[in-house]
Amino acid sequence: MSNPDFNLLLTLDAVLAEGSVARAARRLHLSPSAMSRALARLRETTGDPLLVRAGRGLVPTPRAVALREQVRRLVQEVQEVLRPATPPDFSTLQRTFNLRVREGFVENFGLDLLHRIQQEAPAVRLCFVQKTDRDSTALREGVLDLDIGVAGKNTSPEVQTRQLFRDRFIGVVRQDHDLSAGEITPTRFALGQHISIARRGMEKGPIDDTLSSLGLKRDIITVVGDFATALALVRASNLITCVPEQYTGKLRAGLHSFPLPFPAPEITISMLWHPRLDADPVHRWLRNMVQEVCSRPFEDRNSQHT
DNA sequence: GAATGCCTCTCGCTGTTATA
DNA sequence: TATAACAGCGAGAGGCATTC
Repeated sequence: MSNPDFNLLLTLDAVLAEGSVARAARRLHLSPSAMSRALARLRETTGDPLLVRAGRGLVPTPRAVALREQVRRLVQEVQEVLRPATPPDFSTLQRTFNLRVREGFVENFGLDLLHRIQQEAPAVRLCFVQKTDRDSTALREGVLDLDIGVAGKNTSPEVQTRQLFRDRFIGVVRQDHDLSAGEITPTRFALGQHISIARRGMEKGPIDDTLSSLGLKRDIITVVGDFATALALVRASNLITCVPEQYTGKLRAGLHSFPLPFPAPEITISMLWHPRLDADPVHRWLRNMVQEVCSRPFEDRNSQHT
C-alpha cells in the first residue's frame, strides 16, 4: 500500500467545514476545478462519495459526518507538530547534562557554573564525569553532552569544538620549600626532585624537552596520573611539580606557585560536543554558560561564593 | 455549482559525474 | 565512500475552457 497523501486531510477538512467545493477552494486558495479533483481523489482514497449532490449544493454522507471531528482534530495536531519550535522556558526546564572534565575543573569552575545555571534554570542538573580518556565515542553515543579539555588526535573529525581559554604551566612547591624564596633559575629549578603528571605513564614531556635544550635535566622521582595527586604529594614533601595555572587555581591553596624560569608550555582548553546537539537551543545555552564562566578572570571566580 | 478534457508546469526520482 | 550538482524523465496537481 502506498503512503496516503496527507494534504488530502486539509482538503477534506475544508470541504466538510464549508459544505461546498467552491467555498472550500477559496479557503485553500485553489481553483474550483483543482478542489473538485482533490475531492475526486478523496473519494477514491476513502471509497466513499463523502459529499453528494442535493439540489444546487452538496450534503455529507454518514461516513463524512463520522469523520468530521476526527479530521478537524488531526489537522489541528499536524499544524501544531509542524509549527516552528518555540524557545525553551528555562524557568521550568528539567534536564540533566553530563559533562566530562579533568580534575580541577569542578573545583575552579564548577561552583560558578552551577550558580549561573541555578539563576536561569533552577531545575537543570549537572553531572560531572571524570576524564579517563579522550575518546569521542561517548559524545557520539549521547552518553556525554559536553567534553571539556584539550582537543587531541583522538578527537573525531565530526566533533564540534570551541576554545574556552589558554593556560600555561607553572611550578608548585610547599610554602617552606627552598624555591619559595629568592630568584628561581633554570638550574635551581632542575636541581630539585620532581613529580611528573602523565595519564599514560609517559615520564618525559614538553618541560623536559625545554630543559634539555638548555642543557639541563630534572630528576623525576615519581609519575602520577592527575593534578590533585601531584599537589597532595607536593603539600607533604619537598617535591616540585608543574601544573596548568588556571585549571588548578583552587587546588593550589596553601602552596607556593611560581612562573617557570623558561618559556612555559601552553595548552588550549576547549569544549567538545557532537554536531547532533549543535542546533539544540538548550545545549547552545549550556555552551554559552560554560564559555561565560570560563572566560571570567581567575580573581573574579575566587572572590565569589565566599 | 460541480465535473471533466486538455494542457502546462512543478516536483520527485533516478542515474551520472565530480569532488572532498 | 559519501555527498553535491546536474540532467532527463514521468507522475500528478492545478488552471482554462467547456459541458451538464
